[in-house]
Amino acid sequence: MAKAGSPSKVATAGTARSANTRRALVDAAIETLKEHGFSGASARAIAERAELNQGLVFYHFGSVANLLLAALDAVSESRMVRFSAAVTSVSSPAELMDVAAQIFREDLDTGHVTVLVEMIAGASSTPGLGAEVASRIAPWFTFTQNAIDSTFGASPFASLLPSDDLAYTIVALFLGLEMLTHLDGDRERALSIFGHAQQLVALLGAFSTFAPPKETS
Amino acid sequence: MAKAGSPSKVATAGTARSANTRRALVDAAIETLKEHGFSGASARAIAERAELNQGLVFYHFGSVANLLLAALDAVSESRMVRFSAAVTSVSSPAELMDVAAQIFREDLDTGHVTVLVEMIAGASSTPGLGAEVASRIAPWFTFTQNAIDSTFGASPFASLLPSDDLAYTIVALFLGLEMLTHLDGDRERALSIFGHAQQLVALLGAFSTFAPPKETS
DNA sequence: GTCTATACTTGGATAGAC
DNA sequence: GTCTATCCAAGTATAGAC
Repeated sequence: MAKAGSPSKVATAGTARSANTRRALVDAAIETLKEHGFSGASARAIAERAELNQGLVFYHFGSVANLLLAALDAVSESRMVRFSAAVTSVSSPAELMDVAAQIFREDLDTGHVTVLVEMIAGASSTPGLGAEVASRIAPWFTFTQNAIDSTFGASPFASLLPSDDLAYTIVALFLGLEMLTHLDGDRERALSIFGHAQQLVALLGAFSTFAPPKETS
Repeated sequence: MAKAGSPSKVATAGTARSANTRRALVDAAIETLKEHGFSGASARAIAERAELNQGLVFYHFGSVANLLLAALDAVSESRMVRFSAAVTSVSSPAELMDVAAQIFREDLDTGHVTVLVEMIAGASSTPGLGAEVASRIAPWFTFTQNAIDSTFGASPFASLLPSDDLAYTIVALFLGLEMLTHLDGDRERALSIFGHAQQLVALLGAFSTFAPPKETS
Protein backbone atom coordinates (compact mmCIF):
# COMPACT_ATOMS: atom_id res chain seq x y z
CA MET A 1 0.00 0.00 0.00
CA ALA A 2 2.61 2.54 1.05
CA LYS A 3 5.49 2.80 -1.35
CA ALA A 4 8.85 2.04 0.25
CA GLY A 5 11.42 4.79 -0.19
CA SER A 6 14.61 5.97 1.41
CA PRO A 7 13.84 9.27 3.12
CA SER A 8 10.73 9.94 5.13
CA LYS A 9 7.75 8.02 3.74
CA VAL A 10 5.14 8.71 6.37
CA ALA A 11 6.61 10.47 9.38
CA THR A 12 10.34 10.10 9.86
CA ALA A 13 11.73 11.47 13.06
CA GLY A 14 14.29 13.24 10.88
CA THR A 15 16.69 15.77 12.25
CA ALA A 16 18.16 19.16 11.48
CA ARG A 17 16.28 21.63 9.32
CA SER A 18 14.09 18.88 7.96
CA ALA A 19 11.74 19.45 10.88
CA ASN A 20 11.48 23.14 10.04
CA THR A 21 10.57 22.44 6.45
CA ARG A 22 7.99 19.91 7.49
CA ARG A 23 6.44 22.27 9.99
CA ALA A 24 6.31 25.06 7.44
CA LEU A 25 4.59 22.77 4.96
CA VAL A 26 2.07 21.58 7.54
CA ASP A 27 1.28 25.16 8.57
CA ALA A 28 0.87 26.20 4.95
CA ALA A 29 -1.32 23.16 4.30
CA ILE A 30 -3.62 24.16 7.17
CA GLU A 31 -3.95 27.70 5.89
CA THR A 32 -4.51 26.55 2.33
CA LEU A 33 -7.20 24.08 3.42
CA LYS A 34 -8.97 26.86 5.32
CA GLU A 35 -8.78 29.34 2.49
CA HIS A 36 -9.18 27.27 -0.66
CA GLY A 37 -10.59 23.98 0.58
CA PHE A 38 -9.54 20.44 -0.18
CA SER A 39 -9.68 20.82 -3.94
CA GLY A 40 -7.58 23.98 -3.77
CA ALA A 41 -4.93 22.41 -1.57
CA SER A 42 -2.48 21.28 -4.25
CA ALA A 43 1.21 20.70 -3.70
CA ARG A 44 1.93 23.84 -5.70
CA ALA A 45 -0.52 26.03 -3.79
CA ILE A 46 0.75 24.84 -0.41
CA ALA A 47 4.43 25.12 -1.32
CA GLU A 48 3.94 28.59 -2.76
CA ARG A 49 2.36 29.75 0.49
CA ALA A 50 5.27 28.26 2.45
CA GLU A 51 7.71 29.80 -0.05
CA LEU A 52 9.24 26.40 -0.63
CA ASN A 53 9.88 24.25 -3.63
CA GLN A 54 6.87 22.20 -4.57
CA GLY A 55 8.85 18.97 -4.74
CA LEU A 56 9.48 19.10 -1.00
CA VAL A 57 5.91 18.03 -0.39
CA PHE A 58 6.69 14.68 -1.98
CA TYR A 59 10.11 14.34 -0.40
CA HIS A 60 8.86 14.92 3.12
CA PHE A 61 5.39 13.44 2.94
CA GLY A 62 5.33 11.18 -0.09
CA SER A 63 2.05 12.60 -1.40
CA VAL A 64 -0.24 15.58 -1.03
CA ALA A 65 -2.79 13.41 0.78
CA ASN A 66 -0.21 12.50 3.42
CA LEU A 67 0.65 16.14 3.97
CA LEU A 68 -3.02 16.99 4.38
CA LEU A 69 -3.38 14.17 6.91
CA ALA A 70 -0.41 15.60 8.81
CA ALA A 71 -2.22 18.95 8.78
CA LEU A 72 -5.33 17.25 10.13
CA ASP A 73 -3.24 15.66 12.88
CA ALA A 74 -1.82 19.03 13.83
CA VAL A 75 -5.14 20.84 14.18
CA SER A 76 -6.73 17.83 15.81
CA GLU A 77 -4.04 17.70 18.44
CA SER A 78 -4.04 21.42 19.11
CA ARG A 79 -7.82 21.43 19.45
CA MET A 80 -7.76 18.41 21.72
CA VAL A 81 -5.34 20.15 24.06
CA ARG A 82 -7.54 23.24 24.13
CA PHE A 83 -10.68 21.18 24.67
CA SER A 84 -9.20 19.11 27.45
CA ALA A 85 -8.04 22.18 29.33
CA ALA A 86 -11.46 23.80 29.01
CA VAL A 87 -13.39 20.73 30.11
CA THR A 88 -11.39 19.97 33.26
CA SER A 89 -12.81 23.08 34.92
CA VAL A 90 -16.36 21.96 34.19
CA SER A 91 -18.62 20.40 36.78
CA SER A 92 -22.19 21.00 35.63
CA PRO A 93 -24.11 20.54 32.39
CA ALA A 94 -24.65 24.28 32.20
CA GLU A 95 -20.93 24.90 32.42
CA LEU A 96 -20.30 22.27 29.78
CA MET A 97 -22.64 24.15 27.45
CA ASP A 98 -20.78 27.38 28.17
CA VAL A 99 -17.52 25.71 27.25
CA ALA A 100 -19.02 24.18 24.10
CA ALA A 101 -20.27 27.57 22.95
CA GLN A 102 -16.92 29.16 23.72
CA ILE A 103 -15.03 26.45 21.85
CA PHE A 104 -17.32 26.76 18.85
CA ARG A 105 -16.74 30.50 18.73
CA GLU A 106 -13.00 29.97 18.83
CA ASP A 107 -13.15 27.33 16.11
CA LEU A 108 -15.16 29.67 13.95
CA ASP A 109 -12.50 32.36 14.35
CA THR A 110 -9.48 30.14 13.91
CA GLY A 111 -11.07 28.03 11.18
CA HIS A 112 -9.92 24.78 12.72
CA VAL A 113 -13.15 22.92 12.14
CA THR A 114 -13.01 23.97 8.50
CA VAL A 115 -9.96 21.77 8.17
CA LEU A 116 -11.91 18.78 9.50
CA VAL A 117 -14.86 19.49 7.22
CA GLU A 118 -12.69 19.85 4.14
CA MET A 119 -10.81 16.65 4.88
CA ILE A 120 -14.01 14.68 5.46
CA ALA A 121 -15.61 16.01 2.31
CA GLY A 122 -12.45 15.54 0.30
CA ALA A 123 -11.87 12.02 1.58
CA SER A 124 -14.01 10.46 -1.15
CA SER A 125 -11.65 11.67 -3.86
CA THR A 126 -8.71 9.44 -2.96
CA PRO A 127 -8.97 5.70 -2.26
CA GLY A 128 -8.03 4.90 1.32
CA LEU A 129 -8.13 8.49 2.51
CA GLY A 130 -11.55 8.04 4.10
CA ALA A 131 -10.29 5.44 6.54
CA GLU A 132 -7.33 7.61 7.51
CA VAL A 133 -9.57 10.60 8.16
CA ALA A 134 -12.07 8.48 10.07
CA SER A 135 -9.40 7.21 12.45
CA ARG A 136 -8.42 10.80 13.15
CA ILE A 137 -11.99 11.89 13.85
CA ALA A 138 -12.67 8.95 16.18
CA PRO A 139 -10.96 10.51 19.24
CA TRP A 140 -13.47 13.36 19.06
CA PHE A 141 -16.36 11.01 19.65
CA THR A 142 -14.83 9.41 22.72
CA PHE A 143 -13.71 12.78 24.04
CA THR A 144 -17.19 14.27 23.64
CA GLN A 145 -18.76 11.19 25.16
CA ASN A 146 -16.49 11.39 28.19
CA ALA A 147 -17.33 15.05 28.65
CA ILE A 148 -21.03 14.19 28.56
CA ASP A 149 -20.70 11.24 30.90
CA SER A 150 -18.84 13.20 33.52
CA THR A 151 -21.47 15.96 33.65
CA PHE A 152 -24.78 14.51 32.46
CA GLY A 153 -23.89 10.98 33.59
CA ALA A 154 -26.21 10.69 36.56
CA SER A 155 -29.03 12.59 34.90
CA PRO A 156 -32.26 10.68 34.22
CA PHE A 157 -32.01 11.81 30.59
CA ALA A 158 -29.00 9.57 30.13
CA SER A 159 -31.31 6.57 29.92
CA LEU A 160 -33.29 7.79 26.94
CA LEU A 161 -30.33 9.16 25.02
CA PRO A 162 -27.18 7.04 25.23
CA SER A 163 -24.09 9.18 25.52
CA ASP A 164 -22.34 7.62 22.51
CA ASP A 165 -25.24 8.54 20.25
CA LEU A 166 -25.41 11.99 21.80
CA ALA A 167 -21.69 12.50 21.28
CA TYR A 168 -22.00 11.48 17.63
CA THR A 169 -24.88 13.93 17.25
CA ILE A 170 -22.98 16.78 18.81
CA VAL A 171 -19.93 16.25 16.61
CA ALA A 172 -22.24 16.12 13.58
CA LEU A 173 -23.90 19.34 14.70
CA PHE A 174 -20.52 21.04 15.15
CA LEU A 175 -19.49 20.06 11.66
CA GLY A 176 -22.82 21.02 10.10
CA LEU A 177 -22.99 24.39 11.83
CA GLU A 178 -19.42 25.16 10.87
CA MET A 179 -20.15 24.28 7.25
CA LEU A 180 -23.25 26.45 7.05
CA THR A 181 -21.65 29.34 8.91
CA HIS A 182 -18.66 29.21 6.64
CA LEU A 183 -21.01 29.25 3.66
CA ASP A 184 -23.30 32.12 4.60
CA GLY A 185 -20.93 34.01 6.90
CA ASP A 186 -23.70 34.36 9.49
CA ARG A 187 -21.75 33.97 12.72
CA GLU A 188 -24.60 35.29 14.84
CA ARG A 189 -26.98 32.59 13.73
CA ALA A 190 -24.83 29.75 15.06
CA LEU A 191 -24.05 31.64 18.26
CA SER A 192 -27.73 32.31 18.79
CA ILE A 193 -28.36 28.57 18.48
CA PHE A 194 -25.77 27.85 21.16
CA GLY A 195 -27.52 30.42 23.32
CA HIS A 196 -30.80 28.56 23.00
CA ALA A 197 -29.07 25.27 23.76
CA GLN A 198 -27.70 26.79 26.96
CA GLN A 199 -31.17 27.92 28.00
CA LEU A 200 -32.54 24.50 27.21
CA VAL A 201 -29.98 22.76 29.37
CA ALA A 202 -30.76 25.17 32.17
CA LEU A 203 -34.44 24.33 31.79
CA LEU A 204 -33.75 20.62 31.90
CA GLY A 205 -31.76 21.22 35.05
CA ALA A 206 -34.85 22.72 36.65
CA PHE A 207 -36.78 19.51 36.08
CA SER A 208 -34.35 17.25 37.80
CA THR A 209 -31.15 17.17 39.80
CA PHE A 210 -28.03 16.53 37.85
CA ALA A 211 -24.92 14.70 38.82
CA PRO A 212 -22.56 16.53 41.18
CA PRO A 213 -19.11 17.66 39.99
CA LYS A 214 -17.31 14.44 39.19
CA GLU A 215 -13.54 14.57 39.63
CA THR A 216 -11.43 12.94 36.92
CA SER A 217 -10.29 9.65 38.53
CA MET B 1 -19.55 38.57 -13.75
CA ALA B 2 -20.93 36.11 -16.28
CA LYS B 3 -19.07 36.06 -19.55
CA ALA B 4 -21.26 36.86 -22.52
CA GLY B 5 -21.17 34.24 -25.27
CA SER B 6 -23.27 33.03 -28.15
CA PRO B 7 -24.56 29.62 -27.17
CA SER B 8 -25.84 28.71 -23.74
CA LYS B 9 -24.03 30.69 -21.06
CA VAL B 10 -25.97 29.74 -17.99
CA ALA B 11 -29.18 27.95 -18.85
CA THR B 12 -30.48 28.54 -22.37
CA ALA B 13 -33.83 26.98 -23.12
CA GLY B 14 -32.12 25.44 -26.15
CA THR B 15 -33.85 22.94 -28.30
CA ALA B 16 -33.29 19.65 -30.09
CA ARG B 17 -30.73 17.22 -28.77
CA SER B 18 -29.03 19.94 -26.80
CA ALA B 19 -31.39 19.20 -23.94
CA ASN B 20 -30.41 15.53 -23.99
CA THR B 21 -26.73 16.33 -23.83
CA ARG B 22 -27.28 18.74 -20.99
CA ARG B 23 -29.35 16.24 -19.04
CA ALA B 24 -26.75 13.53 -19.56
CA LEU B 25 -24.02 15.85 -18.29
CA VAL B 26 -26.04 16.88 -15.26
CA ASP B 27 -26.78 13.25 -14.39
CA ALA B 28 -23.15 12.31 -14.79
CA ALA B 29 -22.11 15.30 -12.68
CA ILE B 30 -24.40 14.16 -9.86
CA GLU B 31 -23.00 10.64 -9.92
CA THR B 32 -19.43 11.88 -10.09
CA LEU B 33 -19.99 14.25 -7.14
CA LYS B 34 -21.40 11.36 -5.11
CA GLU B 35 -18.60 8.98 -5.96
CA HIS B 36 -15.49 11.14 -6.18
CA GLY B 37 -16.51 14.35 -4.43
CA PHE B 38 -16.05 17.93 -5.51
CA SER B 39 -12.35 17.67 -6.18
CA GLY B 40 -12.87 14.56 -8.30
CA ALA B 41 -15.63 16.14 -10.36
CA SER B 42 -13.54 17.39 -13.27
CA ALA B 43 -14.90 18.08 -16.73
CA ARG B 44 -13.05 15.02 -17.99
CA ALA B 45 -14.32 12.68 -15.28
CA ILE B 46 -17.91 13.83 -15.76
CA ALA B 47 -17.78 13.69 -19.56
CA GLU B 48 -16.23 10.25 -19.51
CA ARG B 49 -19.02 8.93 -17.34
CA ALA B 50 -21.58 10.46 -19.72
CA GLU B 51 -19.63 9.10 -22.68
CA LEU B 52 -19.44 12.56 -24.16
CA ASN B 53 -16.67 14.84 -25.33
CA GLN B 54 -15.17 16.82 -22.49
CA GLY B 55 -15.53 20.12 -24.37
CA LEU B 56 -19.32 19.88 -24.19
CA VAL B 57 -19.19 20.80 -20.54
CA PHE B 58 -17.89 24.23 -21.52
CA TYR B 59 -20.14 24.63 -24.53
CA HIS B 60 -23.31 23.89 -22.57
CA PHE B 61 -22.43 25.27 -19.17
CA GLY B 62 -19.51 27.63 -19.67
CA SER B 63 -17.50 26.13 -16.80
CA VAL B 64 -17.30 23.08 -14.58
CA ALA B 65 -18.59 25.11 -11.66
CA ASN B 66 -21.73 26.02 -13.57
CA LEU B 67 -22.37 22.39 -14.43
CA LEU B 68 -21.97 21.42 -10.78
CA LEU B 69 -24.44 24.16 -9.81
CA ALA B 70 -26.89 22.75 -12.36
CA ALA B 71 -26.39 19.35 -10.73
CA LEU B 72 -27.09 20.91 -7.35
CA ASP B 73 -30.25 22.48 -8.74
CA ALA B 74 -31.41 19.12 -10.05
CA VAL B 75 -31.01 17.20 -6.80
CA SER B 76 -32.32 20.13 -4.79
CA GLU B 77 -35.48 20.26 -6.87
CA SER B 78 -36.05 16.52 -6.84
CA ARG B 79 -35.56 16.38 -3.08
CA MET B 80 -37.86 19.35 -2.55
CA VAL B 81 -40.63 17.61 -4.48
CA ARG B 82 -40.16 14.46 -2.42
CA PHE B 83 -40.07 16.40 0.82
CA SER B 84 -43.16 18.44 0.03
CA ALA B 85 -45.16 15.33 -0.80
CA ALA B 86 -44.09 13.65 2.43
CA VAL B 87 -44.82 16.63 4.63
CA THR B 88 -48.35 17.37 3.37
CA SER B 89 -49.60 14.16 5.02
CA VAL B 90 -48.15 15.21 8.36
CA SER B 91 -50.24 16.62 11.17
CA SER B 92 -48.34 15.96 14.40
CA PRO B 93 -44.77 16.48 15.62
CA ALA B 94 -44.39 12.71 15.99
CA GLU B 95 -45.40 12.19 12.37
CA LEU B 96 -43.00 14.90 11.27
CA MET B 97 -40.20 13.05 13.03
CA ASP B 98 -41.20 9.85 11.26
CA VAL B 99 -41.04 11.63 7.94
CA ALA B 100 -37.68 13.21 8.78
CA ALA B 101 -36.20 9.82 9.66
CA GLN B 102 -37.63 8.29 6.49
CA ILE B 103 -36.26 11.12 4.35
CA PHE B 104 -32.85 10.84 5.93
CA ARG B 105 -32.75 7.10 5.24
CA GLU B 106 -33.66 7.76 1.60
CA ASP B 107 -31.03 10.47 1.26
CA LEU B 108 -28.45 8.13 2.70
CA ASP B 109 -29.34 5.51 0.09
CA THR B 110 -29.60 7.84 -2.90
CA GLY B 111 -26.63 9.97 -1.85
CA HIS B 112 -28.48 13.21 -2.54
CA VAL B 113 -27.25 14.99 0.56
CA THR B 114 -23.71 14.06 -0.39
CA VAL B 115 -24.09 16.34 -3.37
CA LEU B 116 -25.04 19.23 -1.06
CA VAL B 117 -22.16 18.52 1.30
CA GLU B 118 -19.61 18.32 -1.49
CA MET B 119 -20.82 21.53 -3.07
CA ILE B 120 -20.76 23.40 0.24
CA ALA B 121 -17.30 22.12 1.10
CA GLY B 122 -16.04 22.76 -2.42
CA ALA B 123 -17.49 26.25 -2.57
CA SER B 124 -14.41 27.84 -1.03
CA SER B 125 -12.24 26.77 -3.95
CA THR B 126 -13.80 29.06 -6.55
CA PRO B 127 -14.52 32.76 -6.00
CA GLY B 128 -18.22 33.47 -6.15
CA LEU B 129 -19.27 29.84 -5.92
CA GLY B 130 -20.11 30.15 -2.24
CA ALA B 131 -22.84 32.71 -2.86
CA GLU B 132 -24.36 30.58 -5.60
CA VAL B 133 -24.42 27.51 -3.39
CA ALA B 134 -25.83 29.51 -0.48
CA SER B 135 -28.74 30.77 -2.55
CA ARG B 136 -29.55 27.17 -3.48
CA ILE B 137 -29.44 25.99 0.13
CA ALA B 138 -31.63 28.83 1.37
CA PRO B 139 -34.96 27.21 0.31
CA TRP B 140 -34.18 24.30 2.62
CA PHE B 141 -34.20 26.57 5.65
CA THR B 142 -37.57 28.12 4.85
CA PHE B 143 -39.01 24.73 3.94
CA THR B 144 -37.84 23.17 7.19
CA GLN B 145 -39.07 26.15 9.15
CA ASN B 146 -42.52 25.92 7.57
CA ALA B 147 -42.70 22.22 8.37
CA ILE B 148 -41.85 23.00 11.99
CA ASP B 149 -44.27 25.91 12.26
CA SER B 150 -47.20 23.89 10.94
CA THR B 151 -46.68 21.08 13.44
CA PHE B 152 -44.86 22.49 16.46
CA GLY B 153 -46.22 25.99 15.92
CA ALA B 154 -48.65 26.16 18.83
CA SER B 155 -46.39 24.23 21.18
CA PRO B 156 -45.10 26.05 24.27
CA PHE B 157 -41.57 25.05 23.23
CA ALA B 158 -41.81 27.37 20.26
CA SER B 159 -41.18 30.32 22.56
CA LEU B 160 -37.82 29.13 23.83
CA LEU B 161 -36.53 27.89 20.51
CA PRO B 162 -37.46 30.11 17.52
CA SER B 163 -38.36 28.03 14.50
CA ASP B 164 -35.82 29.71 12.21
CA ASP B 165 -32.97 28.81 14.54
CA LEU B 166 -34.36 25.30 14.93
CA ALA B 167 -34.63 24.90 11.16
CA TYR B 168 -31.02 26.01 10.74
CA THR B 169 -29.97 23.51 13.39
CA ILE B 170 -31.84 20.65 11.77
CA VAL B 171 -30.35 21.35 8.35
CA ALA B 172 -26.91 21.50 9.96
CA LEU B 173 -27.56 18.21 11.73
CA PHE B 174 -28.68 16.58 8.48
CA LEU B 175 -25.51 17.69 6.74
CA GLY B 176 -23.27 16.70 9.64
CA LEU B 177 -24.83 13.27 10.07
CA GLU B 178 -24.63 12.61 6.36
CA MET B 179 -20.97 13.61 6.33
CA LEU B 180 -20.05 11.35 9.24
CA THR B 181 -22.13 8.45 7.98
CA HIS B 182 -20.55 8.73 4.59
CA LEU B 183 -17.15 8.72 6.24
CA ASP B 184 -17.50 5.77 8.61
CA GLY B 185 -20.20 3.88 6.71
CA ASP B 186 -22.16 3.37 9.94
CA ARG B 187 -25.73 3.71 8.75
CA GLU B 188 -27.17 2.25 11.93
CA ARG B 189 -25.64 4.92 14.10
CA ALA B 190 -27.47 7.77 12.37
CA LEU B 191 -30.72 5.83 12.21
CA SER B 192 -30.43 5.04 15.91
CA ILE B 193 -30.09 8.75 16.57
CA PHE B 194 -33.26 9.47 14.64
CA GLY B 195 -34.95 6.80 16.73
CA HIS B 196 -33.99 8.59 19.91
CA ALA B 197 -35.19 11.89 18.50
CA GLN B 198 -38.56 10.30 17.78
CA GLN B 199 -38.80 9.05 21.35
CA LEU B 200 -37.82 12.45 22.64
CA VAL B 201 -40.52 14.19 20.65
CA ALA B 202 -43.04 11.67 21.93
CA LEU B 203 -41.90 12.42 25.47
CA LEU B 204 -42.24 16.15 24.96
CA GLY B 205 -45.73 15.50 23.65
CA ALA B 206 -46.60 13.87 26.96
CA PHE B 207 -45.69 17.06 28.82
CA SER B 208 -47.97 19.33 26.91
CA THR B 209 -50.63 19.43 24.24
CA PHE B 210 -49.39 20.21 20.79
CA ALA B 211 -51.09 22.11 18.03
CA PRO B 212 -53.78 20.23 16.14
CA PRO B 213 -53.33 19.31 12.45
CA LYS B 214 -52.99 22.64 10.74
CA GLU B 215 -54.15 22.75 7.10
CA THR B 216 -51.96 24.54 4.60
CA SER B 217 -53.54 28.01 4.20
C1' DG C 1 19.96 13.81 3.83
C1' DT C 2 17.90 17.84 1.67
C1' DC C 3 16.37 20.16 -2.05
C1' DT C 4 15.76 21.79 -7.17
C1' DA C 5 15.12 21.28 -12.03
C1' DT C 6 12.71 18.68 -15.05
C1' DA C 7 9.42 14.98 -16.93
C1' DC C 8 5.09 13.63 -17.36
C1' DT C 9 -0.16 13.64 -16.55
C1' DT C 10 -4.50 15.65 -15.98
C1' DG C 11 -7.59 19.59 -16.22
C1' DG C 12 -9.78 23.91 -18.14
C1' DA C 13 -10.87 26.26 -22.08
C1' DT C 14 -11.46 27.45 -27.17
C1' DA C 15 -10.68 27.68 -32.28
C1' DG C 16 -12.42 25.79 -35.76
C1' DA C 17 -14.85 21.49 -38.09
C1' DC C 18 -19.36 19.80 -39.10
C1' DG D 1 -26.25 25.47 -33.27
C1' DT D 2 -23.60 21.42 -31.83
C1' DC D 3 -19.57 19.16 -31.16
C1' DT D 4 -14.40 17.71 -31.61
C1' DA D 5 -9.49 18.39 -31.98
C1' DT D 6 -6.15 20.96 -30.03
C1' DC D 7 -3.83 24.24 -26.90
C1' DC D 8 -2.01 25.80 -22.62
C1' DA D 9 -1.98 25.87 -17.57
C1' DA D 10 -1.72 23.36 -13.31
C1' DG D 11 -0.93 19.09 -10.92
C1' DT D 12 1.84 15.01 -9.40
C1' DA D 13 6.00 12.86 -9.12
C1' DT D 14 11.10 11.90 -9.57
C1' DA D 15 15.95 11.96 -11.32
C1' DG D 16 19.60 14.00 -10.25
C1' DA D 17 22.23 18.30 -8.15
C1' DC D 18 24.09 19.91 -3.85
